[in-house]
Amino acid sequence: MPELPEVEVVRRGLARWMIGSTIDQVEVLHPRPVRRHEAGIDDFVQRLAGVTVLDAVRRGKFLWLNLDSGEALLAHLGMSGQLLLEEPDAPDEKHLRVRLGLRGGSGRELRFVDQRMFGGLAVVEMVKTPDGGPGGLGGVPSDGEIPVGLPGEPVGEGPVEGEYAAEEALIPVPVAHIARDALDPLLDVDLLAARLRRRETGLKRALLDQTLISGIGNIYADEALWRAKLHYSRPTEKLNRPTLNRLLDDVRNVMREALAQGGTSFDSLYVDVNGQSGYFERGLDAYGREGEACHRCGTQIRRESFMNRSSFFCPKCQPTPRNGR
DNA sequence: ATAACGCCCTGTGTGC
DNA sequence: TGCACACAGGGCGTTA
Repeated sequence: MPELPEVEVVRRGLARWMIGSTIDQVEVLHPRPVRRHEAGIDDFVQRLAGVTVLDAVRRGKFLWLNLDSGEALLAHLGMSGQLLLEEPDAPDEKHLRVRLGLRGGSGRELRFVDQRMFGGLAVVEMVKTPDGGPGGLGGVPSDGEIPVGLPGEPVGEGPVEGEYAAEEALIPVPVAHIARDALDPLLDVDLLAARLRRRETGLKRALLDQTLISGIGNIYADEALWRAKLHYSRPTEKLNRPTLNRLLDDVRNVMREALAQGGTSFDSLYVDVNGQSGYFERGLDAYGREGEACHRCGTQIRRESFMNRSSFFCPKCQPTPRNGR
């Protein structure tokens, strides 16, 4: 299940192999992965024909190719999506959904392969955002600071020198409501802390809420909470700043380690852009370890049903709060 | 307004 | 053997 590190691995592959390529053929083999392109399949095909890829950018788990038409090809991998660059004569994958023929680049074609089809592709318009564009790893230049905030929220001091041009501070419309991600150097932790204080919810729900902080999914949420020794249902409004800082450090560290490994793979559904399966060799401390010994204290890891999915935690290191959510 | 629930989708594994 | 069902879960529409 691709989360931020896995999507970033894919982004890097796309940036390396696709920038400068022109899309000259589009084939949609299944309608569902294109469902978020509201104007329909024919329009999707038409908008991609003849456009050239300028850049590959990511925020959280969303990934997009900036196109010379001014639009973007937006991708979300969902649970089982893959973007593969394959030789055109390579046999079709069983779950091949969309094929993009390319010229002027690597000579390969881009394939969107997705078994469960929670993910998808769409050609979307770009919009200016108040938080200064995609930022983060591989985004537009992010060495300048711009007031960070979501629409309608208070913004700190005004623009400081070094900001990049407003024209570059564009983000796909469907991504505009997503917060900066955990590895984005422009993530506004003060703002995040303020929003967490106002929230009446549990810590893991907040970590999974992509409008607060993006890129974290079920696996990295459990891993980071285990490292921080925090229970998933702890109320967010009582989280003090040092604890939040430690938790964010743990989120970043677990993601950086995964990134260094080239992404994680747990059920071999995830494959990177070149078809190589990534694997988090170091393994996991909490996720999927029900009944196994905690790597810190030896207590059996527990699994609880939560938000229609599973939460794994050590009942000793991460004691259940009295008023948990 | 916020918070939480339910649905989508397919393949795999398990139990009867 | 075959069937039913639980499970994996991100995002979004709906409900409370």
